[in-house]
Order: sequence, then structure tokens, then C-alpha cells
Amino acid sequence: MQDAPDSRAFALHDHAHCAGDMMARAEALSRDKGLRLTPVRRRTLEILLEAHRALGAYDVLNRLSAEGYGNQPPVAYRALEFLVEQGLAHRIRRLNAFTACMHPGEAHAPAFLICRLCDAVAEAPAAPVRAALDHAASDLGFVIERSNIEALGLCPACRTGAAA
Amino acid sequence: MQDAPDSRAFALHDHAHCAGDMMARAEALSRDKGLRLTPVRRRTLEILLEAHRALGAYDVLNRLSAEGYGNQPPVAYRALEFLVEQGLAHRIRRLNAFTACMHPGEAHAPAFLICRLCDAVAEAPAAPVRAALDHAASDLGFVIERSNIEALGLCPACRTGAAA
DNA sequence: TAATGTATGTTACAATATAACAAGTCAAGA
DNA sequence: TCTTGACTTGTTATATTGTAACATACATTA
Repeated sequence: MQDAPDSRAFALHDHAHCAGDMMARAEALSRDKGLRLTPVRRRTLEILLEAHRALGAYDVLNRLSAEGYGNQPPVAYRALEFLVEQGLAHRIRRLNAFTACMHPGEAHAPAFLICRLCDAVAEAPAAPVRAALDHAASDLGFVIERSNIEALGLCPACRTGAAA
Repeated sequence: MQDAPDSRAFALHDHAHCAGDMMARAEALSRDKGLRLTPVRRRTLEILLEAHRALGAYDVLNRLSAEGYGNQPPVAYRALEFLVEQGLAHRIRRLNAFTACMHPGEAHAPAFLICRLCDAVAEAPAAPVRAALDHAASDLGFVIERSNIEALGLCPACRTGAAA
């Protein structure tokens, strides 16, 4: 299921708090599922949360290596892959980038709204979208396992700015 | 708007005919819009239609260069970009690949169903999906200009095969 | 502690994509 | 006809993104 529209998506908010909250959720999730949220993985998630926007794998890698973690691509890719598999992060294919999940632990099929001016990425509630997609697929006898739903356009701030 | 579910998507069909039909539509579209469907562009579209599956830019490039067209990446990328912009082809970001559009000229927001076993790609009717996505976006004040809706899973043939 | 599974470090490279500029083509108006 | 301007193609070079493969280290448990 999906939350109600997330007012934080394109709005100011207490970011330090939301990041801390996400980390706490990630810890709890790892404990519950017996996963190993190792230093590299934890730090990678923190980096995504701190950036609060989509980061390329090499952006993440640069920050990791600046802090003494491995400085070769596989280090970043493996940590990011782990986070994505565990639902703690998402891959935005349109941007070749990754972003922290804002609803970890809740089953959800996110849709990403990408502003083409300010590059902000919002994770929109997409349960109805996913339902429509499942329906279209089942008409063709296709069974969906994973999906990427991404949209490019203008966020509220840039829309009013651009209209001026 | 969108066609009814396309029975050709995962089914056998008269491919030579459907490809010829698509080319005819592309020609008509180019005439109407005053576009220049040059040899490279035309041949690129034919290559996509002949392959009848998603091709990487370098796959397209190899075929183009084997036929005496330019053999440098920009040649393929430019032709593909042209086709995508004109709605004659689509980019499948999940696969870093391109596929011919099966409904050129009709405004549509396609969803792609990608079989993880046989790599078949079907273009599913997605008007309801797009409507749900627009609705979710407008709740956040976001205006969608373009979207990529891609799903990974099992096509009918591979599903029955895999279940055996 | 030995055995096993998992995670990380590292080298090397593969695959995908674009910037920048030169040269060619074409159509419309002077 | 000529030339001008917009567009298309050719080409060089390089940037960006992503993985294969193998060695090493760490953790858990028999």
C-alpha cells in the first residue's frame, strides 16, 4: 500500500530529522531481516540521505573514497545494489542515478517525478499507477516482477518560476 | 488515446507486413510534418523494425556501418534520437536500448513489458497508467512532460515454460 | 580452528554516450 | 544562378557508466 501524497516531496522540511528517521528504519529493517548493514552500506545510505537528491554511482564513490572507503567503482555499485535490493534506495534509470527510499519497509511501487530544471526527484505514491500497469500487463498475459515508473517535467517551484 | 490490447505483442504475426506498414506510416508522418526521413534515419528505423526487439545503439551502429553508413557512435545516436523525438521509436532505459514504435502517429504514453528470460519487449496500452500517473503528479503540483514506464517480468511463453 | 559463506579491495576492462568541429546537402530567396 | 542559412552527416576524441574476475578479509558456526 501507499501513503497519502507526501507533502515533503517538493517542500521544505526538517531534513536532519527525516534522514535520521530513515536511518533508524534501515537499522530496524536490517535487524529484523538479519541483513548486514555494514559500514560501507550504512555510509552509502547516509550519503544518499544527506544529498537529498539523486546521485550518480561515481558521485557516491567519490564521497566514499574521500572518507577512506574503497575508491573503485565496484565498491559503490555493490553498496548501492544492496540498498536497492533491500528497498532502502531506488535506481532512477533516466538519470543513471540513485536516491534514498523515503518509505523503507513499506511495500510500494514508487513513481519518480524528475524536475528537468532543478533536478529534484520526488517519490510519488503510485499504487493506482501500479494497479493500472498490472492490469494492462495481465491483459497480455505478462506477469510483472519489478517496474520503473519515471516522469520528467516541472516541479511546483520551477513551474511558477518558469511561467514568470 | 490508446489502442485496445495489442494481440501482436507477444504473438506470432506477419512480421514483414507489420514492418512495411510501420515504414509506410513513418513516410506519411514525415511528409505531413515536413520532416526529413533521410537514408540513415530510414535505414535505422528499418533495422529496428527488422530486429523486432530492442537493440542497443551499438547494435544499430554495427548494422549501419556494415551497410556503408557512418561507423561512429554519433551517427547511430543521432538517428535514434531523431526517431524517438518524432515518436517513431522508443528508448528503453532499463535495457539501454531502442525499439521501433508500433503505434506511430497516435499520441500515446507507452508502457514497456520486458521479459527477463527471452528479452522480448512489448509495448502495452498505457492510457490508464498514464492517467493514474498524471493524477499522482498533479497532487504534488508536478506537471509531467514525458514519462518512461517500464516493467520487468515474464512473458506468456516464458512463464509457462518456466513453470514446467 | 577449520570450514564456510559473505563482504570488501583491486585490477582491468567493457559498454554506453556526448562534445566539438569539419564537411556536405538542400531548399528558398536575392 | 548564386549564395545564404538551416540542417544533416562525418570524424576525432573523450567522457561517463557499469562489470568481470580474482584476491583478501571478516564473521559465523561446526
